[in-house]
Amino acid sequence: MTLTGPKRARRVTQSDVAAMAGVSTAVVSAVISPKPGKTIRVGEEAEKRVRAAMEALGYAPDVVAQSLAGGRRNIIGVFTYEAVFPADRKNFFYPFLLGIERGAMRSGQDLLLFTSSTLEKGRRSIFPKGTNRMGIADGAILLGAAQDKDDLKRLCDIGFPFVTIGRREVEGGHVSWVAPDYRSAVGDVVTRCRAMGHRALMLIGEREVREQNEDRERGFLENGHDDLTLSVERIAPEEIIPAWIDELLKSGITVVLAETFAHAVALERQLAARGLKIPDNISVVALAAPLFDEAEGERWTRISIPREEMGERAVETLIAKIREPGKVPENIMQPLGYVPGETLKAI
Amino acid sequence: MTLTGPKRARRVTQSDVAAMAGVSTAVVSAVISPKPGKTIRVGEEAEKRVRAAMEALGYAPDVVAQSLAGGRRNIIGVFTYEAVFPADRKNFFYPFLLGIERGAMRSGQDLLLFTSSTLEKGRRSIFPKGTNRMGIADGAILLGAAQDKDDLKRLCDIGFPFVTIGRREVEGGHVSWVAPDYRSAVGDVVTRCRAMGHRALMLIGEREVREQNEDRERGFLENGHDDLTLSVERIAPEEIIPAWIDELLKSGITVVLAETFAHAVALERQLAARGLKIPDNISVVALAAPLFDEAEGERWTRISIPREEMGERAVETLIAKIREPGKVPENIMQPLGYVPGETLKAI
DNA sequence: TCGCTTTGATTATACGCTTAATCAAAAGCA
DNA sequence: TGCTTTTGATTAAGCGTATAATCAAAGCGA
Repeated sequence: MTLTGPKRARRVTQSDVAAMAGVSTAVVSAVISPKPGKTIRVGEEAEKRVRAAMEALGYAPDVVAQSLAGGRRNIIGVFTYEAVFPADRKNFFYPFLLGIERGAMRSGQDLLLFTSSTLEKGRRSIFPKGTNRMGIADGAILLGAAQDKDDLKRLCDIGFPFVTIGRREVEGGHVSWVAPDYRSAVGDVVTRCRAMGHRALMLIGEREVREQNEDRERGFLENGHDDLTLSVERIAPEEIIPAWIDELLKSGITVVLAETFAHAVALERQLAARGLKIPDNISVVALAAPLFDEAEGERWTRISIPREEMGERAVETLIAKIREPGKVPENIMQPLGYVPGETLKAI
Repeated sequence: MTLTGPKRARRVTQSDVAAMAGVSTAVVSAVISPKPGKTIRVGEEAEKRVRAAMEALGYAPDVVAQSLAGGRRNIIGVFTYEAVFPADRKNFFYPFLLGIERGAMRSGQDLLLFTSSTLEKGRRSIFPKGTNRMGIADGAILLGAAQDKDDLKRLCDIGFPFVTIGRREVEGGHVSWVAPDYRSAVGDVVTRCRAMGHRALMLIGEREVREQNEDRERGFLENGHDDLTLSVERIAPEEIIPAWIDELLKSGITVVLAETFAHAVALERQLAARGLKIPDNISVVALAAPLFDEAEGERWTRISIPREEMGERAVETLIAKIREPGKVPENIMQPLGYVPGETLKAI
C-alpha cells in the first residue's frame, strides 16, 4: 500500500530559512553541511542569522531532497532478511541491534529499518519488484542469513555502501563485513580439548556449507596435531538417529564440536535415549551462540559471540566506507570468547 | 559527525527508457505507477514499447526521486525517549516495536528510528538543538513516558502528524494516541474484588499523577458501590515502610491495587518482613504490565496490556492521520485483559 | 595606483520523478 | 458538415537540496 490523497502540510524549506535570514538558499545549505571543499563560504554574521532562523522555523533538512541532490542524509539503513523484531529469536538478534543503535547514536545517525518490502515466504528482498528503497540511506547494514548473492552483487555494482554482519563473499565484488572469528575460536577449542586429553574429535554441522561453516571447519582442521584424529560430519540435526549414534560410539570419538545448538541438543537427546550422558560418556562443545533464550544455552561449554560489540563495529565500518567510497573495504574479524560449561570433561 | 555523500554510478533513468521507447518521460511514469485518477493515459502500443525498453535497460525507478516528486516518503518515524532497544526493559518495549513493525510492513512503510540525538541524561529530545529531524518521516509514533509537553505542543503547532502510545493531553492542541483503557480495566478489577467478598480497597500509586494514573484512579473511584470503602494513596515504593504497613493493617483494607510492580514488590517485601503473606493476609492486584521480564510478573494477579496489537494500531492510526491531515484526530482506547494470579484471594 | 588574492556571497542548474496544463487527432453526433 | 467529446500523447513546472560557476567588494603588496 502506498499513501495517496491530499498532500501534507507544507514543510519548512531551505528557502523559508533563507528568506528569514536574508540570504540565499546556498548559504543555508552551506551552514547545514560544512564541507572541507569550500566552494561556498559563510560569514560569521550570516551564519548566526541562519541558525536563528532555522531555530525559529523549526527547520529540518529534507533527506529525500538531500539524497536526490547527492548530499548526505545521516541515515543508516538496517536490512534484515527476516523481521527486524523477530518474535521467536528475539534474543539472538537483539544484541546486534543494541550495538547498532549505540553506534548510530555515537555517530549522530538515524536508523532506517526497511520494513516496507513485504515478507514473502518469510523473507525480505533488497530489491522488491526491482525498486531499491535503500537509496534513501547513506549506507546499510545487512543482518541475518542472507542467501541471495545476486542482490549483494547488485548492491556492489551500483556502488552502494553496505556492511554485512557475518562473512559474505561475492565474486566480482568486494563486500565489507564484521564477522565472528570462528576460525580462531574453533582452533582454540581444539587446542583446549587436546590439553584436556582428548585425541579423537568430530565436528558436526549443517549440510549447507556457507561462509561461517567454512570458517569453523577450517579452524577445526588447521589445528590438527599428529596425535589428533579429526573428522567432519555434515548432517542435519534430525538425521542424528540411533544408527548414527552407534557409529559415533564405535569410532572412539571423545568430543563432538556442534556447529549449532540444534545439533548439540539432538545429540544429547539421542544419547539420553540409550542412557548415556554428556559429558560422562562423550563431551560436547557448541560452536555458536544459543539461538533462542540465552538461559537455554547456559550449561553448555561453548563459544560466545560479542554481538553487541559487533553491531557497533558494523556501524563504524559502514561510516568509514561511506566517507571514503574508493577505499579498499574493511573486513573485521571479531574475536570470540570461550565459555566453560558442564559439557566438556577432561579425560 | 557528518558524512559526505557517495557518488554512485550513473543510473538508468526514466528518460533513457523514454528515449528508447520513443515516448516522453511522462508516459514512462504513467506505466510505472498507474493511478486511479489518471491525468495521463497510455495506449497499448506505447505501453508495450515502454515495458520492453525497461526490461532491456534494466530500469528501476528511483524511490528517492519518486518521493521528492510525490511528496510522500512512506517513512514512519519512531521516537523513543529512552533507547529504542533498551537493555534493561527490553521485554517491555519489545512487543510494541513488534506490532509497529508488522503495521509498517502491512502498509508498505519503512521505519525510521531517531537515534541521532544523543541521549542526554538518558533521555532523548525531539528537537535536539532546536532542529527537527522528524521532518524526514511522514509522521511519527512516540513511545515511552514522555514528559516534555512543550515538545508535544510544538509538534502539534507545526502540524506534524504523530501518534503517541499512551494517553497524552496537551492544551491548545489535539494529540492522537493509542492508550491502554486503564479506566475500564481498573473498574473491572474493583468489580471482581467486590464479587470475591472484598469491601475495603486501596489504590496505591506513583506520586506524580500523569494521564495513565488519572485513568486508573478514575476507574477505581467510579466503580464505588455503597458497600465499598475505597481509598487512594499516592506514595513512592520506597516510602512503604513499617509504619505505613501498620496503618494499612489497622485500616481493615483487604485488597491493595498497585499501580506499578515496584509498589507491589515493595509491599510484599515489607509484609514478609513481619511474617505476613500475600494473599493470605492481604490481597494484591497489579494494575500494570511487568516492567522487566514477563516471567517475573507471572504469579501476580494483574492487568495485561496487548502491546503488540497497540503498536499495530498506532501505525494504522498514524497513516490515517497522514492521509487526512484535516480530520479530527482519532484516539483509541485499547481494551485490556485480566490475568488471574496467586495474589488475589476471595474472603 | 594597479593588478591579484581572499572573502562572502548569489545564480543557475542538476538530481529523477510526478502531474497539471495543454494539445493534436480521431471519434461521435446532430 | 460543423461541433463536441474522447483518446493518447507532450510540455513544463515543480519537489527541496547541493554545488559549480560567477561575481562584487575588500584587502594587499609593490
